[in-house]
Amino acid sequence: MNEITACTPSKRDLIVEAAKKLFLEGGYGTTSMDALAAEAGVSKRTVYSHFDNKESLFGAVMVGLCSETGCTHPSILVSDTPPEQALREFASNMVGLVQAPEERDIFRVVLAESIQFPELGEAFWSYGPEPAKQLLTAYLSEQVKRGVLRIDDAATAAMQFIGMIKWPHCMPELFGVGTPASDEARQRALDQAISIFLEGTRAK
Amino acid sequence: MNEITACTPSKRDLIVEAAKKLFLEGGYGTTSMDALAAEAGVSKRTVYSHFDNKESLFGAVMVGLCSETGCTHPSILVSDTPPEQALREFASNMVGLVQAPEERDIFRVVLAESIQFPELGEAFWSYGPEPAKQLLTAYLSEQVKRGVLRIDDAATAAMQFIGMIKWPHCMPELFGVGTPASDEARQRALDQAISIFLEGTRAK
DNA sequence: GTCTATAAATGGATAGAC
DNA sequence: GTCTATCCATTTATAGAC
Repeated sequence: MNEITACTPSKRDLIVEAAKKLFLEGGYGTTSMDALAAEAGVSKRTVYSHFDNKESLFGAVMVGLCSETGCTHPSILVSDTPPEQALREFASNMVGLVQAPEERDIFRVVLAESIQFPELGEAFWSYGPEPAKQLLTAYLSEQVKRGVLRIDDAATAAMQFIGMIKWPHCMPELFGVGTPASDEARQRALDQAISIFLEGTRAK
Repeated sequence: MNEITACTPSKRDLIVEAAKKLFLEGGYGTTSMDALAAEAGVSKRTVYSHFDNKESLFGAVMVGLCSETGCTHPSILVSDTPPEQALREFASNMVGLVQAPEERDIFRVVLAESIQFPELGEAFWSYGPEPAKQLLTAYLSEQVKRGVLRIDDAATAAMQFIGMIKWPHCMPELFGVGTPASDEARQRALDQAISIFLEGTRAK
């Protein structure tokens, strides 16, 4: 009940923090409850007094992570914002996945375990990609209605734009190939994506 | 040495087939050598007579899968092909990931284990995405040189186009959300992606 | 609630016979 | 090469004292 948990973290918080760290590093299978208790600095019995079993602990922690690090787009995509600026602001919030190692790990672990934990995939999607898609879709639809853009399927176009800005750097990083791109390179790629998408959808 | 293995599969083939199935279903951690031997119909000792340990078996099988199901683009992107046709043919070969369940599983498992098995991520990338990217990059560069397209960074543009055609259907399927899109929906999305990309890169 | 100690089961890997 | 049987470490989960 006490919201100030940073000073005197409860055992439960210690467990959750340790679970976050280890599950994100090693996934579900390779993370043992022994290691988890040791990392948290508590006994295993204490872990089991707070969580029924390994599955429920994993589910709770990962769903929590999804909701914490999910889409945090403010209402930046007001309809009056010109498309180039709107897309740039949207994309700037989107590239987070690549830069923050934690988000990359969440992506990887959720994807890996979404077969055995279907609720994980759904939680991740509903907190992250889905609201972002909805936001951009609404903005694009409005611009189409206003005659600024010309798009057949705004929802698909939103996903296509997101794919443009995510794929080039996100995928290599996830697979651990190549060297991370510089900030300037990312910026140039983003500029090009916005340029292509805008030129390709601008009403004649 | 006998290439006709379908009639009388060797024990080794049985092991490899079982490993493919179980590793793709459950990943590395949750797949036990007991279950694998049972699935193959051989004893565990036979498994260990063909492969040193679980790691080497996993690596061998997964790298083999990557090379088998990797990019199979023929040399369709000859420079004289008009862009719309070239992109359509390229994209048609690309969407395989979404449709074939096995490729989706490979993607998922490789991504999940690429931390503990770095060579996996590299193998997957070098057999699949990299050659596809190279092929499209070369084609785009040639069209830029010919004055047909106008693109600053052809390599990044290639990845951006791939992102456009992959992301909208690939990601939801990987996370197990929503219902698989119909063939018509995929076709419409592909048409829209090609249209946006071409309009956005066509030389004035 | 928390700890130490342990139960019960399963994991990877091996021994020795054939 | 192949099998049955087994070793040993580790894992999840629990018992009982404090």
